[in-house]
Amino acid sequence: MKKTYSEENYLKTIYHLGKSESKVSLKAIADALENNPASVIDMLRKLKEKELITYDKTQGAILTSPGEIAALDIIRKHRLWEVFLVEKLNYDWDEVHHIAEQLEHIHDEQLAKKLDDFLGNPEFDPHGDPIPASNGKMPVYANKRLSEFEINQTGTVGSVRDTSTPFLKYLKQLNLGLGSKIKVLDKLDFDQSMVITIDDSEPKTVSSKMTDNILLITA
Amino acid sequence: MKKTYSEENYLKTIYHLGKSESKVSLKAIADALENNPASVIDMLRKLKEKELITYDKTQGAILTSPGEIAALDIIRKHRLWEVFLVEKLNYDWDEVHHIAEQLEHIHDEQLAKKLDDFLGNPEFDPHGDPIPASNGKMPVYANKRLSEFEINQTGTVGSVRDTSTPFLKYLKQLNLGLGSKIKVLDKLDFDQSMVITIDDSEPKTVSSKMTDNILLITA
DNA sequence: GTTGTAAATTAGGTAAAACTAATTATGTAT
DNA sequence: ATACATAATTAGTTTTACCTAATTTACAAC
Repeated sequence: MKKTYSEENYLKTIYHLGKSESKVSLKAIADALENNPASVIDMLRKLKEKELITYDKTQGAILTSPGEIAALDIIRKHRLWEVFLVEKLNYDWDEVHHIAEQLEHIHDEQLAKKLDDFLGNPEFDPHGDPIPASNGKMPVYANKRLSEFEINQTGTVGSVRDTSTPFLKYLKQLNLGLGSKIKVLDKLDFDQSMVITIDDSEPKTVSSKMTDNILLITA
Repeated sequence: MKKTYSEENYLKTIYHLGKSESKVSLKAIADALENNPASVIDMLRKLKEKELITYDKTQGAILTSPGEIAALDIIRKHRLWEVFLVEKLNYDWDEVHHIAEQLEHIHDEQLAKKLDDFLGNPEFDPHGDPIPASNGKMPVYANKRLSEFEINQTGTVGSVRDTSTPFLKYLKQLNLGLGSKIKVLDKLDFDQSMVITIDDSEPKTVSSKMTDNILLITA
């Protein structure tokens, strides 16, 4: 089912709003798109008719499965084009958004895949946002240092910033690797060292030098 | 003055039709765009209002100077994107037209120039059509073999296909170089040799092997 | 519980760009 | 010169995606 430029923008907006808020209200969409609420309700009815969203006043707008697939497809194209503009055409990362807003609506069966391959299948766009795969899956990414965690917060180790042998040996000795589940039990104010559990084993104390170099995927 | 998608398509179409026919009739535009004549006349009035064309029933549509600049800008973008699609994304030359039709309408001040530089400032698109420079100038190009000329046709030598020393020496001896003006006086059926003048000097007879390797710019 | 405000909705309207159907103008052939 | 076909034009309609203005609904404060 082909979609108009405007429908695509609504789907994309509903997707983004749904990530940050639990309810996607008509008002929120109107604000995000800088459209009149009266215009928005028309479009919501149209998208509902096409079964791309569900909508009612109390639940707000929710993407159906086909709606989410469509939204992710547009976001994928948007982010791939941003990579192209920055890496190939030498735009600055802050100049590319409005161009990608146009490019994301180019329709062609093969285009996203060919562009993706040409760019070397990047996982993140120039702003660090993950690029959905063609099946809609987002790459999970490690974006938060262990040192920034609060007490009782948990996460999964996604990458390490220090790749020196001594550091990696130390991690091995701790039984900590990519995928390990970490929970912070305590944070010591005076030197920022932490008491943590690794995969629910016995608690261990680690230094701030260590926690600064571990990047985790938050839940 | 910013232009709509549709206005841009009309300007482009009028430009192309103007190259092949002396009068660009309403009917011709309607056929080219597969639009109803009634729709076309509305748009012609709008473009006339904006002083991008002149139009009347007897003269047909004629681009004004700003109209032609706008048309060439769109054609430039179309052809640059075609080069991108074929050379960078590995599309076949016959698959790219409908994608370029969409990409040509992307608006950004710097985009065409950056794309042009990225592609290495190509002079021709994958179909061999010349890419207008940003100032609207078309590269002149040698596209026709002397062997394909008719009797009495004239042209200017643009390039040679055989760059071997013996061939170039032979040309020098004939006083023929890039820029020489050629006129065909006669074509001999039995071996396809030709009688030509070079820069209006005395007639000379040249073989088909020679005429096959000379590319000319037609008037 | 009444009231005030924000959100949602309805009703009706506009602009762009297309359409159909009817009409007028033009040009060519006999 | 008339008639016929083709081209140009007019009038009125449709669709998409917006809008404004008025109304209704929801909910929080007192």
